[in-house]
Amino acid sequence: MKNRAKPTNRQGGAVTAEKLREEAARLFWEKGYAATTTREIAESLGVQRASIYYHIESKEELLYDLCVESLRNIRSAVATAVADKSDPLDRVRAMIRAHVVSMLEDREKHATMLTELRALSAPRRAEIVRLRDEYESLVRAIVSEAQEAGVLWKEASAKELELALLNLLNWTIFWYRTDGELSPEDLAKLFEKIYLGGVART
Amino acid sequence: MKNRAKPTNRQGGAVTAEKLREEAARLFWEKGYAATTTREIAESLGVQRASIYYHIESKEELLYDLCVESLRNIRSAVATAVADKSDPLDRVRAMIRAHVVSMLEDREKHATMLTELRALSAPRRAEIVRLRDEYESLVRAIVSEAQEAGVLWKEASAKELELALLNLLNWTIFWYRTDGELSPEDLAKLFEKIYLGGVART
DNA sequence: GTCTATAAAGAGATAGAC
DNA sequence: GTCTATCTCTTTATAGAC
Repeated sequence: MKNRAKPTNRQGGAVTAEKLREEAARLFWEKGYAATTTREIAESLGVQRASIYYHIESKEELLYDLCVESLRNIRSAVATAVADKSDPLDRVRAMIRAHVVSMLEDREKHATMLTELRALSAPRRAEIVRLRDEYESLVRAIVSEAQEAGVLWKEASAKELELALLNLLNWTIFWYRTDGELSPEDLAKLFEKIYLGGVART
Repeated sequence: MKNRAKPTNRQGGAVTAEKLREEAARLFWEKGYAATTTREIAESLGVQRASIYYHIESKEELLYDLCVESLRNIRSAVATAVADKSDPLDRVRAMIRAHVVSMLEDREKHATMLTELRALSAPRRAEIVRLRDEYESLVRAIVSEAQEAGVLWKEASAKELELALLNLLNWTIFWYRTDGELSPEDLAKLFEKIYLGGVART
């Protein structure tokens, strides 16, 4: 118990802010932000507790940075995916696919961003909410254009259709497994079909 | 700071295990399980910290009990709602409505159960997972019957349709507000329409 | 059934050596 | 850039009085 080898050996090169965010995201998603200790993060990276404070100011900053990163990534993925499409329905489909694939390929970060918002202090939380609202506006605009083009329902508002779409897509983070039967692309196709056409047989 | 009045006055009668679960659910959902202290729970109820240990064994037991309660409630709500329906599509609709209404009317408990599973110790977590799987089996059976009756798609498995349905319904806990524009019934109708018919205009 | 007081452990973060 | 050592605060839970 006492003569355990010192874990001074880092697992693959020097610690960087990027590696810290990756590892923190993994642990925050596994155990929750509040239940994850800075001790565990340091241990996972093979360094002493004090060492991580050379790279970051606080545990909360780590959470904040990782939320910013995830929102930038998904926004950029969706914006790029719809950029070269002009058909309104194609744009909706491209958005669904990009959202699902981006969310699941960087799962820990996105999941942490989506579920640990309340752990941030008010100013930082406000900034993440602002970025999230910006992203939701993009989604809503794509939905709204499709409504205006006459290819989506107008019985429900763009906001309602947007919220329902994000419902359908986002909850996937709670059960998706990389070793499961369905790939992110498979799931995107399934959700696209259900969202646009419904599951009832006509 | 020192001569603050003692909060010995309870807010409406004696503390009970039921009141403890209610208040704990509210705080766990607001701040997360790990970030909520037993001090805060006691303070919210107007009693001293030590007093709550007369009613419960530990903070974790509180979380466990509240998860059990929420799963029993939603299961019972759905089972009752479909009991008097025989048409397969009516049963799917009744399930959607009961799930949404039950989830949103007892929002803190259901939300906590859905998101704080990982905070439980292994044996207790296993028991909640068992109860949750049982409930999901009920949902899947209703979906599967509708597929067999030829009123729902068979291109996707019952499991896939069930997961997509719970996606669409469950994420609502993250944005639903009691003072919002849509009532639980409104939302149930919206989700029913989207799930069965899709949002594309045909 | 609730109180006061406190034990015992664990947390985030910093100082200063190397 | 990472280390050892430690400060200071907060936490869950218990003991024993009333």
